[in-house]
Amino acid sequence: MTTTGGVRTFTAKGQATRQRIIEAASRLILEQGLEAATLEDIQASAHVSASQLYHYFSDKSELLMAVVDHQTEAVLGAHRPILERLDSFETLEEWRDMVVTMLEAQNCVGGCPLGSLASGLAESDALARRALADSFEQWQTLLRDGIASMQRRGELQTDVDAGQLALAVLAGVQGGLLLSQTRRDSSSVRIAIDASIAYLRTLRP
Amino acid sequence: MTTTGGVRTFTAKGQATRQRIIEAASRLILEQGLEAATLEDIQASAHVSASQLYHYFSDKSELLMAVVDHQTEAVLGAHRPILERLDSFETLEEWRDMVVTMLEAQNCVGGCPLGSLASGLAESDALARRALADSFEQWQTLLRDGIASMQRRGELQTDVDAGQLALAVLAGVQGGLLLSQTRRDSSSVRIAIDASIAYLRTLRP
DNA sequence: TGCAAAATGGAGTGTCAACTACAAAAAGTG
DNA sequence: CACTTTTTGTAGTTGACACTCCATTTTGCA
Repeated sequence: MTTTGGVRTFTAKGQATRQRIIEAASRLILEQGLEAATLEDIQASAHVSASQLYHYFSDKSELLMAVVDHQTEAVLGAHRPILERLDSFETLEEWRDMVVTMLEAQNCVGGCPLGSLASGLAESDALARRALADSFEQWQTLLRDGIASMQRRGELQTDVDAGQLALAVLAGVQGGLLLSQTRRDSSSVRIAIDASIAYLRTLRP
Repeated sequence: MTTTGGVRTFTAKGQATRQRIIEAASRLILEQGLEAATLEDIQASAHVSASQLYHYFSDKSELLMAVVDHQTEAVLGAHRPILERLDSFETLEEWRDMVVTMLEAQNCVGGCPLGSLASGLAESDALARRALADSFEQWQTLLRDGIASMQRRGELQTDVDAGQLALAVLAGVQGGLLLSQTRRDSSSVRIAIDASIAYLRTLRP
């Protein structure tokens, strides 16, 4: 075993296998919930044996951390392109449509990957909780920067705290996704985001 | 065993024991999460033996349904008194303070009892998911009626759908509680609710 | 007061899921 | 081409946790 800076190195094939495990775990956890997705399920779904799983992850919690990182990148990766160019109400509505469309693509199952992980791990895995707090922080920052752009462009008043607005919008999305997941109906998250947008519209100069 | 309408009857002592089990289960699940709270933990915490637990509940999922019902009553029971007299922004702020105070009382651990249960059970227990959807529905109705009262009193425009406003407020609370739980800091939920209130203020006639 | 039902104690059992041991195959590397 | 490391397969083991059995005590009630 060679190490570089304390981090294990894998061959290209190894990294692919590791990635396959993470993706299978992420999908199963989203679709069935944290407890229902067993390592055996994940092994079967990723087409790997137990020895492979433990070759790439020391234990379940380490795999879970990798899942948290993976889903963080998946979610932020989906939102970043659109939020980075956010500077108008039009783009804000595009973003709302993207959130709704993504949820509908999974039939409202799983809700928000980060929200579900946060809720399921917050009280049992302090490391994961902190990592997810960081994920939400990044998400909020993306929103804040977009809102600040809207302020700079004269679409919004400048005397309101963009960070607080971003937090409120993020909370609305998370709550809306949870309600939509529970009700199996995407209209909750749509209405929640629409309310956030309507609020922002009242803050035009 | 005597039954009344297909429902088991218990003596007063029996009902007390059953209640003790439900309350212990509710507390442990809130504090440690769904998976971490085992039946053994619950037995120890409620000071009952395994035979007692299975005397009152046929299996774990039945206990979980009882927990869902119990937490629904606990949450709605806390919100109902204040939401039933909601007809002004002053009362709305009282309600916000109550939500924040309740979360701080548990040091942000567990977040919203209903939100946590919904997130943890939605993909693994269809019955529980439906029950929780119903709980949210009731909660939303309480908010809607309060908002409608504000409209009738002339505190809010009457051309906005009270039900949609209630849904948006509920989503903000749920998302705010999740963020506060993850960050271990009640400011998220406070800011989220404040944003909802600020939005409603823009809807004054 | 006697008898049936309810409540409880305590000591199990079975299963399943996380995790391990060990060896063989594959693949990089000098 | 040797030979070291990585990757993978197979067949376990272990422990925890949901759930059960049966006896005993307690309680309700006719």
